[in-house]
Amino acid sequence: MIDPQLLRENSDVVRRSQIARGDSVELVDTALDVDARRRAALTEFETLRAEQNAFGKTVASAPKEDKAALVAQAQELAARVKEASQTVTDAEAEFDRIVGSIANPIIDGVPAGGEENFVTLREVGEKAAFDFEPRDHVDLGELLGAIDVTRGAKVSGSRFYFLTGIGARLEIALMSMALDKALAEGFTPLITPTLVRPEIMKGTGFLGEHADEVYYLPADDLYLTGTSEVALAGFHADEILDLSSGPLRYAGWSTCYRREAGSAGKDNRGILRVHQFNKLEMFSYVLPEDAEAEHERLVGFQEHMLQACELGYRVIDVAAGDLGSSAARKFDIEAWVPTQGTYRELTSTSNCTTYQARRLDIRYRTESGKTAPVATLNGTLATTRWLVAILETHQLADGSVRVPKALQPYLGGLDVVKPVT
RNA sequence: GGAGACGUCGCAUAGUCCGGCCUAGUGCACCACCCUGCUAAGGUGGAGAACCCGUAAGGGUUCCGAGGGUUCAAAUCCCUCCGUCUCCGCCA
Repeated sequence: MIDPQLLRENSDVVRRSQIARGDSVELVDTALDVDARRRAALTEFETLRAEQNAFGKTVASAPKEDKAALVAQAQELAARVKEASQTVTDAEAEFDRIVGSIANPIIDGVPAGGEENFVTLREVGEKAAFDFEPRDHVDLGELLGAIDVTRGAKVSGSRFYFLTGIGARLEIALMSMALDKALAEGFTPLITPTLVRPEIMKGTGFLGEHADEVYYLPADDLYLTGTSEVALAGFHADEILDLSSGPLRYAGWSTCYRREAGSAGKDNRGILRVHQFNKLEMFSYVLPEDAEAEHERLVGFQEHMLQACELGYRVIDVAAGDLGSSAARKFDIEAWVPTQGTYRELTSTSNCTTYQARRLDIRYRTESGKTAPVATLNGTLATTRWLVAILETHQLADGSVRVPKALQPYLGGLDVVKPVT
C-alpha cells in the first residue's frame, strides 16, 4: 500500500512512477477520487453516529412513560446510521482495491521501461573461457553423480530433480557458507514456515498479478511460499518494533516452491528453473531513512558470496517495469553461465521502502512518539541455482570440477570433485 | 478426529449469568512532578492504537481475538471463523 498522504499531497510523484513502470496513470486520479469519497462518507457516518450515541443516553435515562416515543425516534436514526455505515464500508473497500493496486513509487534513478531497460552497474570477475568444449551443468551433474533430473521427473514430474551424493553436499556447503556469512554480518538465522495463511501471502504482495505462480492448498486454505521473504515479512506483522538499537536483520533458510506457470518451454533443461529449491534469504527491518544504505549493504553481501564462489558476474539496476509491485528498487546479480554464453540471475535484492510494512502493519515509534511504517528489504544470499554457475565455471577438461577455496572447508577440504566411474 | 476451557486498553486481572450508571475498574510496570536523606516508601497527575475534521488549539468516530447478526442501545445475547490450553484417540 502506498502512503495515502503522498497520494493526496504529492500525486505527481506517484504519476511519474506509474509512467516509468508502464502502469496506468489514470489510476492515480481514480485513487484521489475514491479517497475523497471515502473521507466524505466517513465524516457523514461519524456525525450521525455521534448523534446516535448522544440520543442513546437520553433514552437510557428517560422516564418510563417517555421511552416509547424516544425509542421510535431512535429507530429512525439507527436506520440512517446503518445506511451511512454501509456507504463507508463500500467506499473503503473501493479505496483499498484502487489504491492497493498502485505499485510502490520507484526511487529516483531507477531506469524507466521494461525488462530489457536495466542498467548495468558493474561487471566483476571473468567470463569463464575454456580450451575445450565445456559441458553444461546437467552433463556435469550426471558425470559427477550430483544431479538426477530423470528420476526427479519420474517421482514428481518436470522441473523436479534429485541432488545426489556430492550434489547434495555441495548445496548444503553453499547454504552453510551463506549462513556463516549472514551470522558474521549480524543476521539472526530463522528456519521459516513454508505454508502460510492467505492474509500473510496477500500482505507480502505475492497474490497480485503473480498469483498463479503460487501453490495453493485449498483443503487447508494455505499457500506454499516461493521464498522465505513471505514468512520473514510476516514475522513482525501487526507489531510496533523497537529499532532504536539498529535494524532487525534475519536470515531465513527455507525450501521454496514455485509453479512456474507461463514459463513452459523456458529453461526446461537442468535445475535452472525448478518448482522446488532451497534458499537463504536476508531480510531487514530498518528506519525509512536508512533503507537505501541498507540496500547497498545487502547487495554488498551478495557480491562477497559470489566472489567467494569465484564467479564472474554483473550487478544490474532492474528497470521500473520489471520490479514487483512492492519494490521501489531492485538490484539483481547475474552470474556468467558459460554454456549459455550469458548472465543468469543468482540473486535479487529489493528495497520495499514502507510499502510492504504498511500492508502488514509493521511500525516503529518516531521521536515524537507517533508510529510510522518501517522499511523492509530482502535479498538472496544463496540458492540451489548457484550450483549451475559453480559447476560450469569451475569445470575441467575431464569433467572434474574445482571447488572454490572458500567452499572447501564446508566439504571437508575437498578441492576437486571427480567424475564417478 | 472426539470432549472441554479460554481469548478484555504493556503484563496480570474485574466486568459477561440479569444489554443502558463501562467515556472498560483494579494491581504491577512506565513517565512527570511533589514529599522524603539514602539502593526504598508515599502522594498527585499523566499515559494505548487507527482514522476523520481543523493552519492550530481542539473536537469527533472506531477498537474488549476477527467477521457477521439481534437491538433504540452489545465487552455483555446469537452465529461463523481464528488462536491458545487441557484430556482422550490416532500417528511417519
